[in-house]
Amino acid sequence: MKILVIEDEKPLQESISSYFQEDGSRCEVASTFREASEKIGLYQYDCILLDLGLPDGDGLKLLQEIKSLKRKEGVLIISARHSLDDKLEGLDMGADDYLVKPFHLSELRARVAAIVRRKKFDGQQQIIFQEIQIELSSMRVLVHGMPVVLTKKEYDLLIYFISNQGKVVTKNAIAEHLWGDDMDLADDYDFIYSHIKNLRRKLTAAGAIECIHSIYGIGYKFGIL
Amino acid sequence: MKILVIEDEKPLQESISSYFQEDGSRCEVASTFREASEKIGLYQYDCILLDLGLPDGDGLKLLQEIKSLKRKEGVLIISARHSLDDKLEGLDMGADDYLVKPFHLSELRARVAAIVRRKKFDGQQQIIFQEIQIELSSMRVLVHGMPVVLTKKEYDLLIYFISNQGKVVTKNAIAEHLWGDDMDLADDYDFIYSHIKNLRRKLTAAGAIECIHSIYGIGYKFGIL
DNA sequence: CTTCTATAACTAGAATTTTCATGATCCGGT
DNA sequence: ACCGGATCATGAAAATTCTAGTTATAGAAG
Repeated sequence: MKILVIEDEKPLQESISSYFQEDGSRCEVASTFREASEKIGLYQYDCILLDLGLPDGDGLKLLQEIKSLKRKEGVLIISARHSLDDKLEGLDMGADDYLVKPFHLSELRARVAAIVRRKKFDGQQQIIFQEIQIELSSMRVLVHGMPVVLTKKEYDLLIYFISNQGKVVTKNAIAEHLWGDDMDLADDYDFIYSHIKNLRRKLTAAGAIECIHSIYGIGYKFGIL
Repeated sequence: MKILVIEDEKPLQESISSYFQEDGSRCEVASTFREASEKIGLYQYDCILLDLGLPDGDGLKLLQEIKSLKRKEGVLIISARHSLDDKLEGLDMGADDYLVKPFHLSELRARVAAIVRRKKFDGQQQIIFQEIQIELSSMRVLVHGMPVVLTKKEYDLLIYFISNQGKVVTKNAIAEHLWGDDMDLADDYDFIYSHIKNLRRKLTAAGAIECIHSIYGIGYKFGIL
């Protein structure tokens, strides 16, 4: 995954890019309006993190520029301005999300992941995996055409699994993506077992095959086999 | 309340001090090791926010200095280092809490409030309000000497009320202190009604007087009358 | 190969928190 | 005083999280 970070504060720039690189994402950086504009013209990104408070130009201008290129990278605005108006203005201009500084890095990551996922499924009405069918707009899930009612956490969990199909996901990764960082590190996350159990039960009860596989000591893998 | 912010990044310095001043707290700032050291020698604070990444000296040294003065201000470490070791080292050296950058301002405030509250009740075995008696160490609550079992949220709510005795607290203030910022702004917070209700019910059922008073359109006030 | 052991995963049910629907209360403007 | 919208209270239902007890797994030891 390739990310562009448009941000003039060096320390924050550092934190963000090193954090994403741990994940295996490629992360480029631009400190000025000019530099950002050039990079956007030259390369393609999966997601652009845009700080509004640039030294040499209005960040919203840059947003317009990005959007006028009609490209499909997601844009997440990072800003110190926490008025509701700023936020709405940003979203109106086509940003995908808005995060006020300061924030947790894990929250940033979760939101980027959400944007990328959304883009990936963009225009797509539904995701289908074997006999499981997810209507994204209504957040309804069907198995063999019959509706299955999931709670929000179960739904989120299923989406997370399906968008990481085939990959092994750790319990911690699940926790961070579904709960952010409100919980202390080295925490238990045992309650995830409950959600996994309930999701499995509801899916198999509706006639789907076993698709959530436990990898002992590591985590889970979603898929066939 | 008087707070010292030891932090070299100007924008963050700004954000923090203006945020606390909205609350009516006095907030002083030091950008360097030297400056901080001087101010600590001269004045008394309720809480010191200490950034470890200072330009002219190790923050942990400063922490030692503060602790060697055997004064009782709380110290909250702010740091970009998010390794568990750094955290533990800081706490071992006597810091009261540790927050990794970046973070939400409201989370910072909540933690500062927690530290100040803890200090205020430091050494104190219990808080007594009328016939309500709170054993801080065991987190047990007694009314007329008889134990009342409260859930964690109810307990937190009670502590929050009691430490703001007589003052009017808004629903939003309660929400921010008990939940941090995981929830969107302009959110409902309706569930607070449930916790208020349960707390009231348990207290009065145990024979305490009505001490949580609703102030229509504003919030609640804890106390007699 | 079997047994042992420590850790990880699972499960059911309890406890807690949050949501939801409904009714009561307050307060400003007629 | 009456109305109407907003605020608050309440009980019950739903969702989430926690707890304790059980089972499974991999690796070590016999």
